[in-house]
Amino acid sequence: MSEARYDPAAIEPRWQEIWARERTWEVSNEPDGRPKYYVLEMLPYPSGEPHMGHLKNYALGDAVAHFNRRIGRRVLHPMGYDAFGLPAENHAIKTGVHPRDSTASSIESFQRQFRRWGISIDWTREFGTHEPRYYRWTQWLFLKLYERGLAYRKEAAVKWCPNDQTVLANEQVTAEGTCERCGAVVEARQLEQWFFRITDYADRLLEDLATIEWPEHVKTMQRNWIGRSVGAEVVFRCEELGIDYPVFTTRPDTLFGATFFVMAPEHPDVLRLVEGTEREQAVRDYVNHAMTESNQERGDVEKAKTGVALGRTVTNPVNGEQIPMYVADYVLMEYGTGAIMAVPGHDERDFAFARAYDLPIRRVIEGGEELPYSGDGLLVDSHPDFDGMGNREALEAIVAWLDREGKGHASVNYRLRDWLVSRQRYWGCPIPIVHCPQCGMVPVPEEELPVELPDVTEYKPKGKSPLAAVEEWVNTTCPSCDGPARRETDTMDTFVDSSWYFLRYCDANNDEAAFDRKVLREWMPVDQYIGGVEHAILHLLYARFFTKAFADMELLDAQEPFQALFTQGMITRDGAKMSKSKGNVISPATYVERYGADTARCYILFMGPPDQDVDWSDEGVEGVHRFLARLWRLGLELGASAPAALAPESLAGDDLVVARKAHWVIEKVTGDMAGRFAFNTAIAAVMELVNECYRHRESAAPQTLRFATATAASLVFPFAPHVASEVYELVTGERVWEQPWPTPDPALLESDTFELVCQVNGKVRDRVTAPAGASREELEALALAAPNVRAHVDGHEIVKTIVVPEKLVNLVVR
RNA sequence: GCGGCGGUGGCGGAAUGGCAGACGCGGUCGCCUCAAAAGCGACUGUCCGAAAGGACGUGCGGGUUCGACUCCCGCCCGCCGCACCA
Repeated sequence: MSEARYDPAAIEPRWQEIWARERTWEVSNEPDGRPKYYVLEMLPYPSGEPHMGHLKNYALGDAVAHFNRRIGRRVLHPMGYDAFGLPAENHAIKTGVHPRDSTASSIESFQRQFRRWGISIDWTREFGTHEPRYYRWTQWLFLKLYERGLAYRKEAAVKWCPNDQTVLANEQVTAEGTCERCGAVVEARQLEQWFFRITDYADRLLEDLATIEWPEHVKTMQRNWIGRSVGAEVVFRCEELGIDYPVFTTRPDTLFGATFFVMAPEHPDVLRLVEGTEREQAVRDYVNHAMTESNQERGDVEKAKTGVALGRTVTNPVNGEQIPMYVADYVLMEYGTGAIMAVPGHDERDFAFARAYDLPIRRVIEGGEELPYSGDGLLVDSHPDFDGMGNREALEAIVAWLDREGKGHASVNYRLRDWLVSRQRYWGCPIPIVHCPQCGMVPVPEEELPVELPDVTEYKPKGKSPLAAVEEWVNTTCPSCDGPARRETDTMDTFVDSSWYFLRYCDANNDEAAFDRKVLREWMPVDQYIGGVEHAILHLLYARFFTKAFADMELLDAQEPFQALFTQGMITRDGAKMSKSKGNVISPATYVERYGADTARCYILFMGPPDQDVDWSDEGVEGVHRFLARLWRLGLELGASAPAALAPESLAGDDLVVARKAHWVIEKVTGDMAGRFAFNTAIAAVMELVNECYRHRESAAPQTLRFATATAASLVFPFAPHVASEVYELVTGERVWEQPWPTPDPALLESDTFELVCQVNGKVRDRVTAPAGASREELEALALAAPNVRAHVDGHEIVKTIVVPEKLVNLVVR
């Protein structure tokens, strides 16, 4: 073979220049008869340089984009930057560099890398969410939500990060009660904040999961997060004070087993109930203690139940019983009504509390050996009308009865809270609202958008947005009465920016509107969305909410933003997540420099199933590099001729072997790519084809080898576009991306003979060549004649024969 | 505790109920070379055997089946999500 060396540094820039010069990957919004396909990778947050996860993400998306173009679809594959956010701002606090400047330089490195990697992007649709031409429309959409009552301000107990000096959405607080961004322990504060009414959409967000092709675990995470519980609200009355306390329960069938009543320490009535009584001090002490405990401590399931009696009683509405009231920290203010009926016989937590405080425990449902029993069964010791009924049936009967008596009603509860979107930070999209002493909150008129983010000199937040210090910006006139007024100084959560960017891509240069409904009809929904599973709840839930809210406003037609979702696994190093603190970070740039973009991209896809975490190995990269070099050398050696076509009927011998292999690989790769993400096995199949070419490169005709090499290049193009273009050009003189995706010739997928597997009692004993289409009898006879089959059958009685045509014969002997 | 996903050679990983281990890495041997690198080729699950061949083998224990990595039941282990959610 030739002495020439595969040199990606020479090959790759050449093709990148052609694609840039000819704007090969741009796509028009005008339909042209081809079916549309919108493939999108989650947009990057531009901070520093791109890392391996980015390379994987965009290598995956690019493979999908290329494949779909080649099978005749009009593919939208855009790119942008999620540019507002805390890291750039924290960097500014430390260094004084304006976040706009650090963000711009990071965006430049991303742009450079994406071009260096040869990702096929339509650059005419590029934007950063921090650009006024984008956030103008983020503000406009905010006002649309405000108009519909879906954006509102209220005072509430909210999560506050003392380090970042801002409120956080529930979704941004980890299970340990720490800030998702900086890790500080989050505090509770009572503050007035902006919210989006995502809870209005809880049911639809839940139901429509059935209509989208997402990984089951992501759907499960969203279901868990929304946390829909069906039950009833039941009113317990405190007669002494004449106050009704509704509680939410999923088990109204156990109402007759309620023996006490518990309120959350944060419940506003707890102190009022004990004011002036001998219980007051004890209750105050308990409440104060509960408040000082962290969420983590309080949330510990193993912790012993504690609480204090309030010295009051409420009436159980189903039987008129007076049951004692308690305050206990196992009841949460943020779920249900902040008060519960306690049924120790049929609830583990209530049982534990009853044990600790010596409260009565009553069985009202049969089943289980001992209490607490939370399963199904017949009602007992409840009421003659319900005793003997199955509890599920009784549940409905009891709720109906409560409803008639005005003591309760069927009810649904959600874990999902409204989305807190305001942040007391600088580097975000300003909220386009003016506070007027006369008119109250007034939206900034549409024609005055965007409300531009002013420059500041001090980025450090002090519990208020740094914007509050910019007096000349804050002071404005009321759009309604022209009187003096002040601008809202909070900015929006960056997740607001990324909740609609996929809509803007469709119509990115529209100066008249956020997007045109007709254009969106052409592109939406995204056919294939690709990104990390870390966004399973936050981003993916918010984007679904936005899409549904805008669909309700008739701004668009899609009900779901992302028809199919693929969640990629992490790339680890020595089995651990890459991080600066572990010192195990490797940069894609290093490998792209050393081996070329094609090798780096191909290796990432070859490592294993892309939804799985995989460990980076330097030896593995070498292997893929060798494969591409072998392919390239084949192309160089064979050189160009007329486009390689083969007449199947004229093939024989090794030419037939090579041609068959090529067609088998076409079918294999096509199957692995269409709808599946089996890129690792697709690449492996192309490797087999290249190996086959080498094996027969002395014996097969050049034209056959040329065809096989062109096929290999064509099939590997979605993963290694540069070298594939080069090799395809070498052997055919044509541009591979302008060729349709190859289709296998059925005549070459079949063979005249096949290898018949001969089993005795299910164990393989021999293999013989059999003619294709042989009858069952012929196959049986062939198997019986196989020498090693004879050895295992002789002296035994054949009791059964299984023949699988074109595959195997299994002889069952005794 | 609930839900989801996974467990296959020395390693990463392949296998519509039908030849377990494709492909790659690593390893052994050979060719090329003055030599090396690169390249090319052969072999490479474990055990027994000179070979032919045989036995064993996909976390564990059962089951269904002519035949199970694959389907069913019961466990063990690992990862991820949720969790005092009434």
